[in-house]
Amino acid sequence: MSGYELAKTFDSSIGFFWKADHQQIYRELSKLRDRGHIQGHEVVQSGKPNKLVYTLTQEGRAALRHWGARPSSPPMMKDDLLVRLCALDSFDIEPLRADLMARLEHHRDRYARYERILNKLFPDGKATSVADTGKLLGLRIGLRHEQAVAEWCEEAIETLAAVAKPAPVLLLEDTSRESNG
Amino acid sequence: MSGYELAKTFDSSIGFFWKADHQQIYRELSKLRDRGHIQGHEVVQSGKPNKLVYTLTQEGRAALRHWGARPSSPPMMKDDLLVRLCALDSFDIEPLRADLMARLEHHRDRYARYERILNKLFPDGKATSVADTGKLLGLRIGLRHEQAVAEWCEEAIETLAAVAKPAPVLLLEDTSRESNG
DNA sequence: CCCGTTATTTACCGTAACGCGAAAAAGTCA
DNA sequence: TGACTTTTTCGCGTTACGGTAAATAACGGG
Repeated sequence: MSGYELAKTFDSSIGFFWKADHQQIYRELSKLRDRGHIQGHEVVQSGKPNKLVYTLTQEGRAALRHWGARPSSPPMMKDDLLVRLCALDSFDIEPLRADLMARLEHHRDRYARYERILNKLFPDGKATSVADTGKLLGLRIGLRHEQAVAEWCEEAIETLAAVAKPAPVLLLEDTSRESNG
Repeated sequence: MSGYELAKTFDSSIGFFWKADHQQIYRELSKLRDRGHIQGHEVVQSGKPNKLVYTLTQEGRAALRHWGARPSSPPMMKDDLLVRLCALDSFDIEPLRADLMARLEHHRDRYARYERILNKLFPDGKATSVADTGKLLGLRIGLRHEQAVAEWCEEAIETLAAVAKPAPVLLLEDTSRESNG
């Protein structure tokens, strides 16, 4: 593909778990070209400026296979929210709860989105080709992740609600002798 | 705390989802000091060189609260593995399976570790203070995440095994007339 | 007194990954 | 002409890191 096409299709494929704007894509393409991993061929177009379509070279394909055989290291889940939880008593609870509710919505949305894609691409839940198997597995981990995090958000929201206004039971036991101190 | 103490205690607290070596810690401490968010006080020690213990200033505490009230953006899960799944047909399956098995072990280990910490810190599963509530929630999302990913790893390993040697059923139906093509 | 070790901090040098804002080049359409 | 799309590029910056090593201070052993 060309850089422009990559930039446009990025969001609907890998974009779910990796961001890149067009600048970065062009930059990486340049690097790969310099290393001889890809090669650009100008494709003449009518009605538009010509585009530079890149294709993998032999060395590029070999490098890709080699990269694919390297062990991956499980990524850190760098999340502001988790840092806040580590020192929860230093923060205000209310904005955190609001944040969690936004997150809950986000993860539910994502879940629904993945589910829709799954039903569309794999109505019977089975992949036919190797490439499809990979995409199916990607969707599966996406679904699992979003569900787990969404459930946790619900739990966290409840927990924080209890923290925000603590021990209502005790207040109900005997309200006649104590005022809101 | 001092930079040295922070570096030592980092791994057993936030270190589960955020890495930082001592250099980065010292660097960040310098930045924070330059911004007036923390202040260093030399503490004389006997038997060791003196240390520089940092404490939050008024502005630092305010900045922290302010930061804590900002909405967080859900982090990307940048994972090599997911990229490989996106183009599964360009890679060799075997090293991927090996990778997945290592990952499975890793996530199971993590799960067990979190479980141990949970049982130690919260034997009854309940937090008493606000700070503890945060730590408990941190453990909970850790457990949920590790379990989800570990289960997915099992699924993925099985799926890839089926891809590696496809359709064994057909071979079993009638082995008398066909050899291993 | 030199030496090795631990604790504590700092300096210096690099890089990968990224964002911002702009602009260049080529073509269309009003 | 001017505005707008497509396609690519440039030049600037930052953040976040990693590596290696050194400086500083105190201890203890030979």
